[in-house]
Amino acid sequence: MSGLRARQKADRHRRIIEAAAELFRDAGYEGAKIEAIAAQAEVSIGTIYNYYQNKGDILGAIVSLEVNEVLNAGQGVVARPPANVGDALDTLVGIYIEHSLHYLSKEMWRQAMAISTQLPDSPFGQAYTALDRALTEQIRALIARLQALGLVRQDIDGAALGELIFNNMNMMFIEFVKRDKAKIPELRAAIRRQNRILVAAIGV
Amino acid sequence: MSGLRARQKADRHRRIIEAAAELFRDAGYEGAKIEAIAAQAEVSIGTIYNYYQNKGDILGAIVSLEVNEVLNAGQGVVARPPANVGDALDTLVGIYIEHSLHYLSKEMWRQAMAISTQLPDSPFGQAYTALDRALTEQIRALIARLQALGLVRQDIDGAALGELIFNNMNMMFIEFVKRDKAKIPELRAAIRRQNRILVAAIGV
DNA sequence: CATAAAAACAGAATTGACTCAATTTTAGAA
DNA sequence: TTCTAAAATTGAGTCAATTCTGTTTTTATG
Repeated sequence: MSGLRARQKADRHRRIIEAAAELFRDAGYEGAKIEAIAAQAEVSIGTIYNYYQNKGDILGAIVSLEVNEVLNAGQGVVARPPANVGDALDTLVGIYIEHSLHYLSKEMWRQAMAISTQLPDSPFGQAYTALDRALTEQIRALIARLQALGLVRQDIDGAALGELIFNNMNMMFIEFVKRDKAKIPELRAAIRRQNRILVAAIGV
Repeated sequence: MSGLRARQKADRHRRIIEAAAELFRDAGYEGAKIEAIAAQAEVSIGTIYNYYQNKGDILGAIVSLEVNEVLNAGQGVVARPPANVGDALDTLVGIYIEHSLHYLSKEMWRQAMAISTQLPDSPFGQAYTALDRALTEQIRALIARLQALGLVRQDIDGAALGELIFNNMNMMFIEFVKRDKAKIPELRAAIRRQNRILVAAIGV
């Protein structure tokens, strides 16, 4: 039936997210006051807190949009990986990293990561953990695919390897967003260098 | 000369840290109000902010104490590592992890990690990054030691390997402190399983 | 031993995230 | 259409970190 109430709800959600995204971008996370987001979205402060438990959850909603796009883009690589283990990993990692600053600034990433460790049980904290797991799972899927193609040894512990690759990449990404001067090409090169050790170990 | 001013300063630093450590432990980080820390340390609120830029820096000072102890303990392993690559890594990782909850609760770790990503340029943010680097460096030193002992192949990229091992361990530790139910033995077992892939690749 | 400059202290005032009791709006039954 | 309960909205009020400004203490100097 999609009653009036449901429509208004969706509309307000959208307005809040759009207002927050704009203000986070322009004024930074701390600089974007809830009062300003409320004004921009044309709702009251109380309404924002009716939709989101706290300021972090608003950012969380934006981060989720971004990461889900990345996961989607990654599927293509898993389905048709380059016929070389090193390139396959590099391509997937590349998609994650190149996409990452599309909608989110480094400052927004820093805040998002901080909140997810600070409040792991908040809605966003849990969502963020789930996203990390999904990314790990996708890397694991790529490895399984490469095993099926005969490019990776069968006796490799795919689960542990997927975690290892994701954890390393994620930690490198964290350090990357912590330094405003850090550049994407250097980040990718460093990860490639680290993965080279693994590639040598697991290739057929 | 050690004037009165310098002595008072050191004394106040100590009192603030002791008061904060006690209150963080008993009431948690959020629960420990600056006002209460000030009262307990017998200084005013303004004085606390004269010594530390913000609440996070007070926690930071406590974390630094802990990590420096860990680094010290690790030196012994680097100097005389077990004569087996897997055991050597496991011993060093074990020291880090077993020590970690000595003075700091999981909640305090969560806060510390969050602050270090949120404010990478604050005094604590920079100190935390330096501590991470020191730990990475220590793992790298262990690998160099194992290479010298002929237990690890000479052609291995020790720098990249050290980063890989540290980043993975650190990420696992982050996930560990995010889940109150997570237990140390499971964490160590998971890291051992991940490192097994590397050990197989780098052993002579 | 006075005294002025510098450093440190104190705590009231500010600020901004979040709460909550009162009010308004919507859905749907009569 | 009218009425009522449930759902949603509102914004003034609360709370705690941080800032700010005047005061006090320490040091250096003649």
